[in-house]
Amino acid sequence: MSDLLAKLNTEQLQAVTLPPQHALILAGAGSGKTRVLTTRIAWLLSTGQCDPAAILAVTFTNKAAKEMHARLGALLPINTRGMWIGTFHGLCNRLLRAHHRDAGLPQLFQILDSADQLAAIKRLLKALNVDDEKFPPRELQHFINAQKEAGLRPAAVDVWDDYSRRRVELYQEYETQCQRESVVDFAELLLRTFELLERNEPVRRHYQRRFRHILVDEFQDTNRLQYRWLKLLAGGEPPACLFCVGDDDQSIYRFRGAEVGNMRDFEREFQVTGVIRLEQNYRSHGNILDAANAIIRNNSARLGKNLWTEAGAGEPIRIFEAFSDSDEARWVVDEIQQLVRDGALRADIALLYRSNAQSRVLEHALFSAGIPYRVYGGLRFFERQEIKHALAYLRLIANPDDDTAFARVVNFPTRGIGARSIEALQDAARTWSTSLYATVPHLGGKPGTVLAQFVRLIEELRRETARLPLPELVDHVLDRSTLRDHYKSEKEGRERLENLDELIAAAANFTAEAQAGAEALAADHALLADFLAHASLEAGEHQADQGMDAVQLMTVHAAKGLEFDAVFVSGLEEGLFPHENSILESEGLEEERRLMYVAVTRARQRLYLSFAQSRMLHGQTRCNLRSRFLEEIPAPLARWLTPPKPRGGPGGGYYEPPRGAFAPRAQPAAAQALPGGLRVGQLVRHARFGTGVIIAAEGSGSDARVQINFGDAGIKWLLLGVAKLEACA
DNA sequence: AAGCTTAGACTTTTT
DNA sequence: GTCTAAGCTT
Repeated sequence: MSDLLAKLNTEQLQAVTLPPQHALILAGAGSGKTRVLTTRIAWLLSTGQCDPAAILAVTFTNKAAKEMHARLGALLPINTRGMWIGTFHGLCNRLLRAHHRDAGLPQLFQILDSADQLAAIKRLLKALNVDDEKFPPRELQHFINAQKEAGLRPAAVDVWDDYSRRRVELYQEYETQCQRESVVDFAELLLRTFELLERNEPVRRHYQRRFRHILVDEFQDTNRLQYRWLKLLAGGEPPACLFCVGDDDQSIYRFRGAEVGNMRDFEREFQVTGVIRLEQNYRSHGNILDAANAIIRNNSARLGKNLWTEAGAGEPIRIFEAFSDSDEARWVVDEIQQLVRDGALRADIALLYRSNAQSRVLEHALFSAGIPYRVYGGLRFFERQEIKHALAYLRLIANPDDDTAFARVVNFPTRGIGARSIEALQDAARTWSTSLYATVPHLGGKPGTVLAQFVRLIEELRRETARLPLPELVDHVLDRSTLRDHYKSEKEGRERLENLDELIAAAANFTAEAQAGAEALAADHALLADFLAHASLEAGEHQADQGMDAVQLMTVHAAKGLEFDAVFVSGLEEGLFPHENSILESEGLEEERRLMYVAVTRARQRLYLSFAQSRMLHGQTRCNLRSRFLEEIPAPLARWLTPPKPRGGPGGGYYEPPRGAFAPRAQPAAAQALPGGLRVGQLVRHARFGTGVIIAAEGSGSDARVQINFGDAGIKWLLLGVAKLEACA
């Protein structure tokens, strides 16, 4: 136990051992946020304050959820499997599967990812003969998702003219289509679960009673619906403790609905009195932090925070002005070569940029210089065309009413079903109000038609695979659908074939994990449905080969949560960073500044900032002013390297021994007994300080002392013989 | 029905 | 400059 808490600083310790109450932890960049979150859970469990089943931990990405699982597993000798740790969407999926009847869904409902949703909307517009110039599918998608995130069903959306009325009608039509096809999009997962909990009292009560501690990671990224979802779950009698960790200065996802205001609202609505600030940074040198602090100070509406470090000031920040984008890229390459000569690992160097389009010039320069590099972003495993096609066949087996899947593969590989026949089928489906699949027999064609043959293929597949283990099922489908043959005969099909094999491997992997979880599977293809949900919810890795020591290229967004010894931020120009689309509104500009703050705080030891006088953008040469963010960095922190740049590196003093601030591993001890029947983790009452939790004990007899975290009143050492402590139940 | 050509767009992105 | 999508040709 004491091991668990030993390496925490005062604020971290305070946060970890907070008595049961709502809490807001403002965790600055590099301040040990994940550590606090996982140690908090470990503390609650190891002191016996609650049961693993009473914990609900919510993250945004699958990666973060996995990491939390792994860290907890290392901290505690319990199996974390039964615990509810996951993403908002993953947890909603779990709830909806468990209560599908109450939620008005079939057990094997499918999940649409964004691309599927867009395809579904396009199909809908076509079927309804809607002019997609007037209602661009992308805009409609955005509109629908925004309504759902606001918690609004079509009937509740305000309309004021023909256009807005028609848009809401289309929203309604989309809903009807999804329900008919038994598919659920990402926003629907959340809204459906929210409505289920709100309307179904027994279900709500059950989960409210069960989850005593709800912990939220990256709270600044929650949207309105997610916040209401949390409020609902925590709002039982007695209420659960909401422990929210976040950093308003790192909120960079406003464009997809994140609502920083949730932090303020949470503080107010839950009467969170003692906001805990984690401001000590264990990552960067002083100059880097000072620059970050100076930049972010220009934002209004902050909750307020100032990072500091015990590490020295370190190197000055290097700023370079280039003639052109290619000149900038050459300079970056030169500096990287210098760093590598000085012994840096390429994998510890990151090249960050505001938008993906900027990577090309950098890649070109790196390639010419023969420096290995890795670009993050782009297509992920489950988003690849061949994988999507294979999944569509699998989806039709699990749920033949999935028209998106049907439309995707009805003529792929081509089997002579053209646009005409599909259109006719769609019209018929509309009149009969049935799915495309179910409409085929109604067409009245002879059973020998290609469409009927396709339906028969799916039916046979369903029968043939009912008893097959998942990997064999996938393998069989790849053969019978002729997908494999199709890519075999395609010139560039080699990689696609490898990916299809990889899909079988993924299925095998998934099966193994599901069996370890020992969940009883009721229906045929239930495991298949789980696998398909997994594929939609977790799109997989961007790229596989991690072995090579390569320079890391990514957008600033993608870099959030990562850290590197040396960081280059290129393209610091007005219009690019801050981006021109965000410059007009102050809200947008402040988000750009937070983005800059995130970029700067990725660096451990060295930070390089650069901009170019002219740059090719969209096929045109543009001349931009240098970014205002550069002006916001105090002069003493930076060293300008004006061209012609000085040759020869700074040399020496760069690689310092690593600070061992975060040596992991702490063995939890059993809650030890203290005199008077008290023990660590116990809730006690003190006449003056109120209620608190015992977090440590030492001495014996008349010297016996205990350390207590009284929350807002702070952490105190009290003599057991003197202080009148009353144990709370 | 399938392949080829040309016109348009084009922050950021996870679930 | 490069990718996608729609339109046109065969």
